[in-house]
Amino acid sequence: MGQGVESAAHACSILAVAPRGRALPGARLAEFYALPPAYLRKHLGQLVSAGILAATPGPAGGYALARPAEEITLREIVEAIEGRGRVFRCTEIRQRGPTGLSADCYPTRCGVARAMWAAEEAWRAALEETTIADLVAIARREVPREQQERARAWLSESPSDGGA
Amino acid sequence: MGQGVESAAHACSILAVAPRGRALPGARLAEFYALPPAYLRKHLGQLVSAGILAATPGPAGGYALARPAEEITLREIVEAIEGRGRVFRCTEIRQRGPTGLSADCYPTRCGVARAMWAAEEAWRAALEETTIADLVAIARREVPREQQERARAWLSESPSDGGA
DNA sequence: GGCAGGTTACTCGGATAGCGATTGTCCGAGTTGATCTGG
DNA sequence: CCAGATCAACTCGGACAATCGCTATCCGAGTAACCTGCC
Repeated sequence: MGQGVESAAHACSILAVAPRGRALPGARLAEFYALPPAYLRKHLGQLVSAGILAATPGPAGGYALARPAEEITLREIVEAIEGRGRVFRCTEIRQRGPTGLSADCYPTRCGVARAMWAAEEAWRAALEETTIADLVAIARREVPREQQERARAWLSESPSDGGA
Repeated sequence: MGQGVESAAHACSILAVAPRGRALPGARLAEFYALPPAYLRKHLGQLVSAGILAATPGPAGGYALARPAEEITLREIVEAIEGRGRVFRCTEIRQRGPTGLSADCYPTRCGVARAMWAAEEAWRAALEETTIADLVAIARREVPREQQERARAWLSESPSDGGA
């Protein structure tokens, strides 16, 4: 699995606690996590296409949550980044080889594929149980107070005050 | 996910229904599915390393199940091919950036990682519910009788009788 | 003081290279079965 | 006819290239704020 999921999940968490009404530029978000700015923005763009984030161009623009944090699940984020397609790809190898028949002869899907896809669905169902709001709540409980205050201050200060 | 899992699962299924006591060479198994022989053998070797298959060299050698089909789960096969490591890799990006603290300040694991890993565990648990015996039972029920008979005949005939 | 227009700077989105992992291939080491010879 | 040694062929395992997707980057199109000048 690509690391884009991790970046996207953390970015959504930060946007959930960022001051409401003010968009956060991708470059600033990347600075917060010390990530490659252009690459993070690629993933943020995927989240926008999925309807999870809203992007506003121009000065004072940036990214913001398109919906309440309670309604955004990890499943949506993963599917926005990794794609909605199945992870296991069935190539119907049972139809190949000297004993294989034509595709019409197989009314049901391959048992291997069904089992793999059922497991994937269990995975997606588990991901659906966690929302961005849950992640924020966990962070509020477990992240050291010092970082929480530093993050709050950093999010409030203007974009160019950080240096020295 | 790589296609090796699909090949490995189907190969195990065939070995489960193959005549007991006779090993099946990798090249012949590849012929059955019209797969690249050398590449399939690479995956079969991983299954051997995992203790799922037993390989015997020399004439009349080949691969065979190392344990009863009821005791081999899809989880074992997937982990043998794709590795036992976590699919989601947490890089602790919360520790990075201007607000990050030293690693000692974080007693618990990142919430994102915990949620992702919990979902993975649900996935693995679902995979563990399906055994090779289950896959064989499904195939016996759903695969066309014609192919089942052809496959049985093909498995019984000697390695060089197939051509013309 | 209020407003319109132009300028400017900032934002995002898509097209463009680099690298690692999966895919695919090959050859050598080892082992077993068959064969041939001698008794 | 039987035992033993030799031979040969078949097997697997690991080392070696090619291709695809993730990683990382840059530049252009578009937009909203800002500043200036005028009424």
